[in-house]
Amino acid sequence: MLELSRIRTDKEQVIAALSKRNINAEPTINELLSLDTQWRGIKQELDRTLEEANRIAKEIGQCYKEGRVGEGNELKQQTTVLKQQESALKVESDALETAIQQLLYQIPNTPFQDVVKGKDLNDNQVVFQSGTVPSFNFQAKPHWDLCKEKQIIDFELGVKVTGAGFPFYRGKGSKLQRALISFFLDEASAAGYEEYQAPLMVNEASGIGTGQLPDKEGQMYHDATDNLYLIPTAEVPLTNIFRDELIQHPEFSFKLCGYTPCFRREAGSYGKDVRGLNRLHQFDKVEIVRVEHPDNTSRALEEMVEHVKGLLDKLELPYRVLRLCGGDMGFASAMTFDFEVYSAAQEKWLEVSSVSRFDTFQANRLKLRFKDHDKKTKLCHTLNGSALALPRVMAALLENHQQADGRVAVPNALQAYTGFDYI
RNA sequence: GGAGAGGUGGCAGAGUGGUCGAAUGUACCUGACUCGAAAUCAGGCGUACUGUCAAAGGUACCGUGGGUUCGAAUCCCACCCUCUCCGCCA
Repeated sequence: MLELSRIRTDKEQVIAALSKRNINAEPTINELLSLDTQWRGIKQELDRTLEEANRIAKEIGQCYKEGRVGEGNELKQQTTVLKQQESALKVESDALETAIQQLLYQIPNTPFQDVVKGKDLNDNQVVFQSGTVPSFNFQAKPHWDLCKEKQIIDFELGVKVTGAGFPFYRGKGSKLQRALISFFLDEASAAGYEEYQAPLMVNEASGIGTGQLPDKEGQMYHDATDNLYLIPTAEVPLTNIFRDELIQHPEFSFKLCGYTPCFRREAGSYGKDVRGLNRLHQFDKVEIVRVEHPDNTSRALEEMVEHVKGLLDKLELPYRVLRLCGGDMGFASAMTFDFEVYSAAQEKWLEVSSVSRFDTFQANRLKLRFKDHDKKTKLCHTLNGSALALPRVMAALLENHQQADGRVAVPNALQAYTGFDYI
């Protein structure tokens, strides 16, 4: 959520920044500011009425205390009118506040200065590319065939027991999953991220804090009995650790990581790119989360990008890094780098990580603030990234490291974790 | 699931209808003392909104939402959450 005060003071700058997302925010902003002006008028009137009522109430108390009962009763008469005014103004004020809030929820984050204007994924810029795309002198198999052949992931069994998008991992497939999780966590720890095991269900307040609610309600699995939500990413519990926090000093830097399964209903995304591991309702991911002083955000983002690069290098996968254009960025993001791994058999790029800075957008909703050097209370900056999401990494490993003899080679960095060299 | 206790400022913890945005302690900031530190002493110190060039000032906030009252942290109702004990159970 953008700060209203900023929209008020930097209206043109906000509109210009939002235009990079290929949207024209001007009508919404104008409506917002008009409502805001109305609200402030009402608020002042309401405050004056309340002040008057408070003053009289005190006087009445004083009268009774000093035995001037008649005077007190007289004053009581006056409050009747004030109370009517007060409740009328309150209704008006509440309605305006709600309307303002709803408009604010609709406005996405303003892109950071480095972000280029663009419409969709075709306008994303490749800022880095690494590794070589393997060329096979045999017919490369897609991962769903390899999985079936080697009996390492069973999609049909998942359908039987739960439903589509909930596969079973078996044998070496299961061990490879475990290896990847440990590898990612160890790498994150080595980079200074503290490891957390987070709850897999969160309450409503947390859903609102990180922006899943109310906007994307239908994307989360919801337990109505206890009103809890299955997390779509570890970002939700990890970031909500900081909800309603006021950090007392300007020197802070929080780096956390966590492995969790992620649950996504993926409502409305049927039919496209859902084959095999490409899109699941339950998948595993190691997430890195940072909370930073605004001065450190750019450096932190750079570090996170380098961290993810290191992971893909060690997994010996060909990948590229995209800086997303305004139109392709997520709602809350100020700048996003996507990591895509080339899938040799599917002959396409698969997104395996997304690293973003949110600046104050999330912190505003979370009420996550700190005391700066100038003693003023300011909003923190938040960042997060996947490091990494497992299924597509798994798919890419299988497809890119398959050999003519039918075996799949396990990258060196993983062998200590898996205990085997080939699948 | 049953019974009980409780939710107040960064933390701890008083406060049962007006003088309470709230004692006290602690933490923190400033100053004095000191070569310096500790200790001590004096002063300051919640959050949000509004207001303003900046202020002053004003309003709201004592788990949440209602209610009673001229006036609510305090009384009433509903809900949420936490803790303890019992039961069940990994």
